[in-house]
Amino acid sequence: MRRAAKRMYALVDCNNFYASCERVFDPGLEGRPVVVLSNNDGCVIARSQEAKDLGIGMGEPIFKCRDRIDAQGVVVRSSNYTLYQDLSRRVVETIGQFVPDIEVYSIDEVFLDLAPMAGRDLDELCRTIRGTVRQWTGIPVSIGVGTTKTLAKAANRIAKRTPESRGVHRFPEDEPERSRTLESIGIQDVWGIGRRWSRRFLDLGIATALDLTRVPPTEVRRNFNVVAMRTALELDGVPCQELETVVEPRQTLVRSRSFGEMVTDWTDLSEAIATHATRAAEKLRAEGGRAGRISVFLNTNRFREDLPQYHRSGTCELLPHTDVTPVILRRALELGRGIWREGFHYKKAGVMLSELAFEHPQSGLFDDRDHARDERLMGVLDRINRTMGPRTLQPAAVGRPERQRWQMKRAHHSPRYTTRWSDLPRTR
DNA sequence: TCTGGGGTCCTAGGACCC
DNA sequence: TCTGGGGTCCTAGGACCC
Repeated sequence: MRRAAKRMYALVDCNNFYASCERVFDPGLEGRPVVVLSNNDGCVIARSQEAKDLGIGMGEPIFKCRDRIDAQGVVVRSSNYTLYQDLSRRVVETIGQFVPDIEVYSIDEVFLDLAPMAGRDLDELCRTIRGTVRQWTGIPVSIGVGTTKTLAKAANRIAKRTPESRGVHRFPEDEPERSRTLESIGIQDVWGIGRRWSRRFLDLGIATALDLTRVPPTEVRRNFNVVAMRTALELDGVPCQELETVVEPRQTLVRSRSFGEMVTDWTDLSEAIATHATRAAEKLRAEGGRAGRISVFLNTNRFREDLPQYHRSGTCELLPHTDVTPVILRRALELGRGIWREGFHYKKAGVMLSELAFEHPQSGLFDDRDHARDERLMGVLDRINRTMGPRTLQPAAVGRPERQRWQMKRAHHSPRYTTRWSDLPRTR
């Protein structure tokens, strides 16, 4: 009998990624508390270690920590996704120099398959990767190693929290260290167990990762679902998740935003829906896809319990699949008009394209559109917006920018030095 | 006053069919 | 009064992730 090759995974996770990115190009931020904000100046979505130490929470609304931010001289930055995406790509390329089989899990996380490196000193390999990424990109990373992805994730968390590990930690496989480590992990800190489930687990008396490994898997499945069961098995060292090295084509594409101020008129709402539909279609074409279904959704402000609540979506098929802005736009507005109701204060609207296809389009048997003409038209539209700046040409339905009262608030937005004439830096 | 955006997967339940 | 059962497909909603 041949024993299955032993698996070994690593998770490379960038420390405080967005905040670290801001520091790469502004070293004066080193040692200072830095936070990066979400859209609409809403929430804190990244914090440097110094900001975490001040007790500023992840996802905390800015208005709740405004006092601490002002008092402690915290540097506040808006998200610069173009920059983060570019640095992310460089981090991935650097890691790829050392390990061939990698899965880009998110903008700041990469799983590695270390099984082929079995003969090597894994600790040394990880320290080399960590040092090189820091040197080549300026981004600090932590690395966790384990026999399953879930254990690698847990080891990563330990690497980040224990200074002695100096950024690299391997999940122990031998007793009693293994059990002791599992016991030190609260159920709420297990990857794949969120707020709702951890509350339910705690009610059942399951408080740590070790407790979870001691529940029969079928029991976990019965009380939760197969995802939770896999998590429990992975904590116990049974791999249930492979490394996904091939990037699967996306299934959905969403464009949505909260409004700067609440909206009641159909006119304002229709401009927002038209804007999202236009952006979604642009993105779809940029990726070479076509959509077979479109949905539009509207929400009131869920935090305003004093106001009547309303959230609804409408959906319809796109036959044949399409990437043509006018087609998508018309459908989006029809759907939006169908679900809009007078008398509500709307806070958010969005457009979702789904049933996406990325292969060659099927010939439409039952439609009479001139597809060659559509394609030329969209080609010209995209080219103009690419060369002359985003939104140079837009459908009239998006409305006039100066009248878009629903637009995001962006009081903290830094100047768009490179994309807006009026924001060009000047010298005197 | 002020609370992000974009994804995936799973399951329950209804519609429909034979 | 008694009121099938099983399969498939679809969708909405709920959970999770970063």
